[in-house]
Amino acid sequence: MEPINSEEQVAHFPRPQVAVDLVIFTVVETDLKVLLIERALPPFQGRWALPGGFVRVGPGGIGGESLEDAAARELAEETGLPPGSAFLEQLYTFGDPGRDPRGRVISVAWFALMSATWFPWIRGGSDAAAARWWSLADPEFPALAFDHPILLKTAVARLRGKIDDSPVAFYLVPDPFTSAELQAVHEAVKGVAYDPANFRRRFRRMVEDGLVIAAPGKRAAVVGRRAAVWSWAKNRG
Amino acid sequence: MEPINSEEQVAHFPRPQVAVDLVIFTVVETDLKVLLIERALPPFQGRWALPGGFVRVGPGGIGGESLEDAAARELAEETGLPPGSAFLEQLYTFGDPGRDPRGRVISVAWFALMSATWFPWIRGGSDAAAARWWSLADPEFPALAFDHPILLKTAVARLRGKIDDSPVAFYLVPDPFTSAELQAVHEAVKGVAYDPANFRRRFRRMVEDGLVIAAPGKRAAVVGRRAAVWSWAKNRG
DNA sequence: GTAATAGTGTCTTTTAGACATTATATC
DNA sequence: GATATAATGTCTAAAAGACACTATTAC
Repeated sequence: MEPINSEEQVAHFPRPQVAVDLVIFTVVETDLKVLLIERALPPFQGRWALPGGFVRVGPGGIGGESLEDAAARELAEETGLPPGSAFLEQLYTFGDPGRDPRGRVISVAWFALMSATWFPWIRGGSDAAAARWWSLADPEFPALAFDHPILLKTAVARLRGKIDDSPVAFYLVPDPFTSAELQAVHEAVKGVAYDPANFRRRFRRMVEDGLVIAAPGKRAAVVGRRAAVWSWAKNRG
Repeated sequence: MEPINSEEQVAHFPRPQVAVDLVIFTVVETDLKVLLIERALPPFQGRWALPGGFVRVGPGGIGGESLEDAAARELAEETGLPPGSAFLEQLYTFGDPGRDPRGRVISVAWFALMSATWFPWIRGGSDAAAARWWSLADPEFPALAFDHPILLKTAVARLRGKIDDSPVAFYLVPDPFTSAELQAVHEAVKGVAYDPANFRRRFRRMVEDGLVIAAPGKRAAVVGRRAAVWSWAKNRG
């Protein structure tokens, strides 16, 4: 094995580009949706892709923004929303040579969740011809650019793995919300139907644990009894 | 927002360096241990650190090795073990500007588990003055270089989170193993003591599920009844 | 026999699935 | 009244904690 790690040699090695890509989810009604952009530039011009961009590095390859700052900046650029409106968590880093025809691009993928309440405010970033939510169950869901199908699959798996054991579902409901709305989020994410009575018992435990607190008013209904509404006690999460 | 994502401009942005760092765990007796190297070169010369190295990128910043190949190569270089002797999984990517005094270095951290059976074969890589296992509970555990304390903490959290729901513990026991040895691994990782009778019931379920199969022979004991030995049915994992 | 470790059985508590029942609303 | 949705209660099954008990070995 050659001593390739000595400081001087390393400094002259070819460097890859590093990007962040975002998998931003929301739930509308009973549908899990992801935000996609239609690429305005090559490669994959005109194809749908996950929003993303390059990490800013300072002059001489020193300093610049952190990975989390880069992801938060992209999230703000794509959605036009202020920081803190969404849940943001690092997902996985994809770096196969050849995953980007422009050269060696290593992508740190991030996973974001936001309430459909913000839906109308969505706008595309400067590199997008269009931006919109796509239902994962949509029969016309497009074939994504790059290795983005794998990023999306990884993100869905992460979401399904987290929703039962962490309070991420609260980022996907409006505020305030009803038990049935929270149930719909769980069902959209897991792709299964839950017994309303049993889900309600889970919900009751959240209230007993102080995770969910009563909100004023009732949810109006077209027909049937009006539902109580609740808010997430985020600090207890 | 400036249109910074156009293809031409991006190509001339300063690029970071990308490294892989490894958090390699094993369990000896009742102790969770991590493999550290003593740095032979600046920065942090003489300090203990996690093993790692730069990802190889081809000429002109095109091609090179995948991140997983880079991690597997480092693992083989540090341990001298053939591929497949260990569990290897991507952990998290750390990219704060300033985490490396040499400049902008983004590190894709990996998480590895191996049986203490291989212990005697460990050797350092070319960039290490020394390499050895350190018990996490060792009162003389050193202050690590770079942001490696955070990498280590993240890896321990990942291990603790996985051990109850995935068969990773089998990578930490010898083959074959006894129920008590598997229990010792769980206890070392979680830092708690389990009731032997209740752990044995979990173990019995693994046998019933075909995850663990009987191995020939018995484990010799200094005193007391000899324990049955078992092997992990990896394909069922 | 004692001491030590391997291994089983049982009681209780917690949680989830299945599903009957009551409550409040519109028509 | 009929129908639809909200909310509760109960039976059962699976899994974990507590802990008494039996089995096999060295001395």
